Amino acid sequence: MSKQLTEMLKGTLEGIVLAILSGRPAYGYEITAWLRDQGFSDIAEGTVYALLVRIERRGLVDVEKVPSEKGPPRKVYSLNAQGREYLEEFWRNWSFLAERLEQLHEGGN
Amino acid sequence: MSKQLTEMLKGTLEGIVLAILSGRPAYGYEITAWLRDQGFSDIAEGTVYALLVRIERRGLVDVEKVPSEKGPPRKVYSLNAQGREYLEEFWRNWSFLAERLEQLHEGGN
DNA sequence: TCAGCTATTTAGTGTTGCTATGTACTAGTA
DNA sequence: TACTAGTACATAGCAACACTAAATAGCTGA
Repeated sequence: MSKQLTEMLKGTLEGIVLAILSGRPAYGYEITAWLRDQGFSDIAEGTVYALLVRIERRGLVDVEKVPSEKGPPRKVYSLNAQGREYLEEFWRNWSFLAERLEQLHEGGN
Repeated sequence: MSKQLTEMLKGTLEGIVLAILSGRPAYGYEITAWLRDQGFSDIAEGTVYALLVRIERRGLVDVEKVPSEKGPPRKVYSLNAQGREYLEEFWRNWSFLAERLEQLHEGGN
């Protein structure tokens, strides 16, 4: 992962994961695979798990342990009411930032 | 500043400042004032100065000391060739990230 | 038995923006 | 003179975050 993108991910990766969970419950390994699929090619396994622990500790998600046929049990996360609220705030902040940057990008050429 | 936005600024603030400098040379106090004007209301004075020191150390900008009529001399920064290259890379990374997030935002409703 | 995939955890590191404070120069004013 | 306020920059210490690296654990097929 380029260093720039790594720094940009701070704060936004959390929003990305919450947005994924707003669509459907998911577990860490699955989320990591999906992110890699989407072009976040070198996303670190540990990064996602640490993030999941954080948002759980903050009460943004509910967790359920579900047995897997292919390995150790999965920890399936789903967004709860508080998480949904937090996600909305994230979108507001993101939109604000994206607008400012778009202006700069257009003006810059 | 909301905690979310603070985290999002990590990595992007650098791009924002470089983008400003790509338009015209500027000094720290001026940049801070402009940011506040643009809605980054609580941006910390020290944050911008530290950032400027960093991008100078990395050779992305040239610096010139210019006397001010109203206070101590200004350090005027201007983007150099290396900085322009770095800024282009920033825009590529930003576009990548923004696209992914836009998809998530649309799909999420 | 052992390699390989699935699945999670965690200690340690570097980078970043923020807090808080200090310094320095000028002009206005009481 | 002494003070206040605006302009302008610098920096030590902190918290949060993504990454590195390595470990653990369950299952399957050769």
